[in-house]
Amino acid sequence: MPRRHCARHGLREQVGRWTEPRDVILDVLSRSKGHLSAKEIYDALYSSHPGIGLTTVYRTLELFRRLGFIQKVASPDGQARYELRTEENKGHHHHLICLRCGKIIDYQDFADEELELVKKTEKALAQKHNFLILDHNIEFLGLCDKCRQAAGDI
Amino acid sequence: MPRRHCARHGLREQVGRWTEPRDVILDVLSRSKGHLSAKEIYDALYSSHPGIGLTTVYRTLELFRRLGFIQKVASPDGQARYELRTEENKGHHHHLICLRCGKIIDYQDFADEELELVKKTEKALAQKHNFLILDHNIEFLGLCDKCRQAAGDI
DNA sequence: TGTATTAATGAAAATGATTTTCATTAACTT
DNA sequence: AAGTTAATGAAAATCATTTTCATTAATACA
Ligand SMILES: [Mn+2]
Ligand SMILES: [Mn+2]
Ligand SMILES: [Zn+2]
Ligand SMILES: [Zn+2]
Repeated sequence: MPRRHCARHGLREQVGRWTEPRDVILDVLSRSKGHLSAKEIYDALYSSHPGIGLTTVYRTLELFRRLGFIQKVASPDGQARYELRTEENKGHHHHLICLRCGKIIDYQDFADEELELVKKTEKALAQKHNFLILDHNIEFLGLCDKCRQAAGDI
Repeated sequence: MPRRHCARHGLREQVGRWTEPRDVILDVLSRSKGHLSAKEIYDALYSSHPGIGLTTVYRTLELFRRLGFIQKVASPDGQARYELRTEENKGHHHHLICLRCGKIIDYQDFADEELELVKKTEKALAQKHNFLILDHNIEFLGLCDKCRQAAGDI
């Protein structure tokens, strides 16, 4: 029914049926700065669409991930987080993750050096271990601005 | 009671009471090539020490981690894996993770380039975001030798 | 514009890793 | 050897995610 995002992303073919939950979930992901958990998306939806179940949020996120539309990020707090793949972050962006509150900050600094090293490493490791490399993660773990203050034991 | 590892690692002070479960769990970690899950450790123990509970395995692993004795690695299969910190792997070693079977392979290639990039990035990001960086992960995801063969859809 | 087909949904139950609770045991102090 | 209390183990609880299954509704097409 709702066509806000359907045409925009030219997904109708790959997606199957374009439903209201799918449209609304995509909308939430579009508006936010990213790194939302399934529960956070569900909560954001709830006031305007109390009918949409958490199960559907999970299923839709998995669908979007399969289509390469969003990226799933493991957070040390135990719940997965999801972010839309946009023009800017599409190529290469990595994460600064707060061990206390789970906040995730994107960064793209040193992308060139990083890419160079990643390519070199991929090539060598793929050969050495006969491993098919599909993706990589680089992340820095620590304490965010806020959490540095609120005392410090992890 | 058992003193196999207690003295060896000079842990008695920091650890509190040195118990048989702690000794045996450390022994399993020492013997293995690393990257064991709590359940795998429990299973390895079971034949010789059926009395040791899975709960104790979890508690002991958390203790060892707090003491910096082992490293905890998140695996995409949903269970955490643990490896002893040894002389070789202590400094810097990263992971090749199979998305299908969860196998984790250590690598240390390009450690110098990596370290250089990591330091540069850490410095810049810590300033830029007022973030206290405590650790980092670099990992390559894909399919291991075995899993490449057993067909290919992820 | 109906109507049929069946993919998508939502509620509830199941799963599976990890954590908590609490009564019992045993490591270490004296 | 005895007392103190940290550590343990079994069972229950938690919590994110997945599965089940009956119902709904998006799309194709008459
Ligand atoms: Mn991101
Ligand atoms: Mn390792
Ligand atoms: Zn934080
Ligand atoms: Zn594999």
